[in-house]
Amino acid sequence: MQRRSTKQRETVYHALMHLYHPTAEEVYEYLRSEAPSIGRATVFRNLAVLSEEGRIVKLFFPDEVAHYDANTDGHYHFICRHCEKIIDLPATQKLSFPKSDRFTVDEQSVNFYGVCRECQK
Amino acid sequence: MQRRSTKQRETVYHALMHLYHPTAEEVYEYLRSEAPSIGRATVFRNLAVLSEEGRIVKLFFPDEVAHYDANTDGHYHFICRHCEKIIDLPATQKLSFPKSDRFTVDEQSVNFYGVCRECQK
DNA sequence: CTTCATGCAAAGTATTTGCACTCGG
DNA sequence: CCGAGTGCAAATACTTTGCATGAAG
Repeated sequence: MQRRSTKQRETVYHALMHLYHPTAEEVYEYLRSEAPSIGRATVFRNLAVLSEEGRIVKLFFPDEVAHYDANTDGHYHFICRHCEKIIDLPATQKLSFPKSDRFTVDEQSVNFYGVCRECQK
Repeated sequence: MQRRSTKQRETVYHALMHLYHPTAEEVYEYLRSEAPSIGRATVFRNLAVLSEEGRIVKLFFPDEVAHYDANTDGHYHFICRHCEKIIDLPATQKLSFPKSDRFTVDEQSVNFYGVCRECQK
């Protein structure tokens, strides 16, 4: 099953680069102007393909909705428990992948949770 | 809105201690024997309350289903991309919370992704 | 041409909510 | 007693799937 390069796939990818940790729905909304005829399922399918190819990263947070990130550098995230805002953090301390005979590691995710300044008021 | 101590809440908490990163559905299934009349919504509601109280931790992984963990020590997790198995890892390198005037941090989560030995065959 | 990709709508999952009833304090 | 908690079913939110059509190579 070889993969083709389609206009929709690249459109989805470009949307990712213009948005900050968008959900699939946000990508879909954004594309209403760029490619009005695109279907929601196509967005989901292409986000999955791009993520499988390692061009983007799929993120998981407490709001139960998947977010996507075109920045594939191993940075960290801060998530506000209150407004659910996501803030990129540089990967200050690099964690080395754990060694074990039970598995091999190829990726890591580091998230910090708390409350952002606006929500502390 | 003061909180009451109910039989169901403690039953859910005890289920968590007997299960390994269960989903809400798994807790519910487990409780069919201990408390057959418990409702699915009560399980969800109590998992939310317990997690809010810090007695358990809610975990987010690529399978889109929330998992819960009665082990609130800051340990790490390994998740197999293939079978979605979750393995506890000791927090070998402790990450310090980042300092910023934009937010305050009170919790962190560290996940490693890869393929477990069984799935490498 | 061949077959992967798309768009739509319908179907699945996981979780939340409305409501009358129950029970803890 | 009074209101938070419960159990049920219905509703919601997010994502996936089936299928006929379209387009990439």
